[in-house]
Amino acid sequence: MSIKPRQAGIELGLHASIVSVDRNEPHVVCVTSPGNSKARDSLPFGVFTPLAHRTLEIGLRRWVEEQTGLSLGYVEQLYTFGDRGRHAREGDRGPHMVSIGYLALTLQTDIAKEHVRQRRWYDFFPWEDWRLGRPQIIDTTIEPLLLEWCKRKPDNDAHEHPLGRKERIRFLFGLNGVSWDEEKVLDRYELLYEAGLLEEALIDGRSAAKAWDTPCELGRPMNHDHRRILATAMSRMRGKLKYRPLVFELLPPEFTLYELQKVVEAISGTPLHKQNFRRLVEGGGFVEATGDMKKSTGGRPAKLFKFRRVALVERPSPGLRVKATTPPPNA
Amino acid sequence: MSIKPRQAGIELGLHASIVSVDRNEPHVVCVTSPGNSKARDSLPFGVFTPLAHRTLEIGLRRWVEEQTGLSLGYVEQLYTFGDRGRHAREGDRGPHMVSIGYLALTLQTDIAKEHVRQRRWYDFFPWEDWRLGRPQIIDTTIEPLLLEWCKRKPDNDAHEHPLGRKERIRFLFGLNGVSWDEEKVLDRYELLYEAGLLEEALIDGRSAAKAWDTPCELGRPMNHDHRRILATAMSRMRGKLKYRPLVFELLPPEFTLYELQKVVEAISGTPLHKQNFRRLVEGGGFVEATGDMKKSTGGRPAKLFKFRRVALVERPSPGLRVKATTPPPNA
DNA sequence: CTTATTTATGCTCATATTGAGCATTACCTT
DNA sequence: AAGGTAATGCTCAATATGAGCATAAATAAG
Repeated sequence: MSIKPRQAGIELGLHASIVSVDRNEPHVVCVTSPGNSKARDSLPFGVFTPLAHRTLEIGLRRWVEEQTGLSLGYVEQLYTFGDRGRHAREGDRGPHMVSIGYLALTLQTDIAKEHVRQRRWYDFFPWEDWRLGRPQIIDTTIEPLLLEWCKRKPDNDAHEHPLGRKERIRFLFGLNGVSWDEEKVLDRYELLYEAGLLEEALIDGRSAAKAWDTPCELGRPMNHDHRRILATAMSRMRGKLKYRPLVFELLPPEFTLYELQKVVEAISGTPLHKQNFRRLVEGGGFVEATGDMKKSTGGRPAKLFKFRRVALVERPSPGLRVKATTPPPNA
Repeated sequence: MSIKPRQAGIELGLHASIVSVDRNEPHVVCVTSPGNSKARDSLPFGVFTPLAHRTLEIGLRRWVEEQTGLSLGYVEQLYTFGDRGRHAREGDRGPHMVSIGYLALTLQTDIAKEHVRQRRWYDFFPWEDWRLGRPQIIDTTIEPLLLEWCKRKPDNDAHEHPLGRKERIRFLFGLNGVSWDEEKVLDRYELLYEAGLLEEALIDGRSAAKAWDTPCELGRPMNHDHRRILATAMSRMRGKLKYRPLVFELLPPEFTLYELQKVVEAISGTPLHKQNFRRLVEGGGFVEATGDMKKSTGGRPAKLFKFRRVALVERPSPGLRVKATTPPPNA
């Protein structure tokens, strides 16, 4: 087969961040490297073939099914990554790889395939789990390392970023009384990457000898930019949680309000006020009682609820910042 | 040059929805067909060439500059469209086209290129402009046509959509007391498309003879799926407006609060309460007074403001639905 | 059998955020 | 000087939110 040097073709990769929640712990489906326990994980992925796949999403579902045996429920496109050099390790031969990242949700928590497993989300982003309070790793490791990185460059270098390094750190990691914004997963990941604190940012592969079987200090790394794609998925999920009833895709058809709360907490990474959460969910019309009870709660039995599908469109996205006045504008 | 029949290659198109606001009217940059005034407009677009463009965004900027002479400010990736048959009109020959849609903002309102012009947003989506109250076209044209489409199929056919046609219409177009959600631009576009009410949905080109120089009843059509890309841009802008200070990219460095309000209204398509808007913007720390005044307001002179760049990260995204409790969780 | 423990659920209350509109101020035009 | 037009300041009622107390209904312990 003679392959002509052609106009640097493009190959479209489809990458899936498949999220599930098992016993209040969020997981993501990973593909491990056969035979090499030190190698990093990948997200399930495949190449889009227009002849075989009618749409991008169909292609993704096909690949995921083939690689993991999972058939996906909710699927949402996230972002298309196409920077040159994303796959530098593969060498400069071959077509340029552009990747489309997807967020997918599943109820399944058991996978029957070799080299496929569900890993805990927070192994990759240990600084994102605030359910038991501010994670230690921020104060013990992240903040000191970031402040050191700060010193290596004048603070007001606007070329790099409209904000100084110190300010970015302060706002993204909630220092000096700034409150934590759990949606900024991607921004935090990128800051850490920029500061050279993540394994993936070390281009020379210096760290290849390290065993990644145990979570490392600044989170378990992944192949290529897969951890960035995962961070994008996490940001999107946490954001969307607040105005679209995504969580229900992660719960069985019937559930108690507390189970629902625990899943929301798992995703958002923050603790919630039980009574207020209940008021919000019930008042919002998202659920309706089935009439049945769940006994094995450890205390008083809990009412079982199911998702009200109508709620999907019933209420306009809440959280509006600007709101229309009544018809006759006073402008 | 002998080109071998190869594995249906992929070409990546980069499409830009370039938005500006001129005299309180939002516009989008269009490329018109030379010599054919009946032909539809396109969005500026070009093919991504990995050898020439280091990143997707750089490629987009390059193409836009070449085609329109504009150098873009804010640019944001929207969505990647890849369905087979998107470009059916071009025949089945040639590589498969996958397109990445972008939203871009610019201050410029004058374009010095032939066959490039800025058209009013609402010419493409006349039902989206509620600034002067509910648009007539909804009651006179859209609702009757949609209800007719309703009758052509049983209402509870869940295969088509989890919601019945009637319910979708009701919620998307704000019938029967349901309030209008200005963010659902894309959903409305897709409903109209599905109902076959848009020119683009008529695959046989029956309407090719119509002159598109004047806005048509259900909005001015565009080539291929460009109007869908534009609808995506509009949805994104209206949504993002509420939690990111995007508007300032559409205003000169100094502006009055009323000018700011008018731009927000132009984008969101809804009228706002003047005093409350002022309270929101000033209280939110988005702007600071420059000390200067604008005289030619027609009444009392207005203070001039400028954007406070810090606000970008200072406040976590407002509009949170679920909010963390204080550290010791009562769960 | 009674009491402690545990979780579910109901309800209150102070505070903050909205939506709406009235009142006053400061310029311009006639 | 009077009237027109916006800008700006302020009030007020209606909700929404954050926090916590109180009660109910199960199980486990003694």
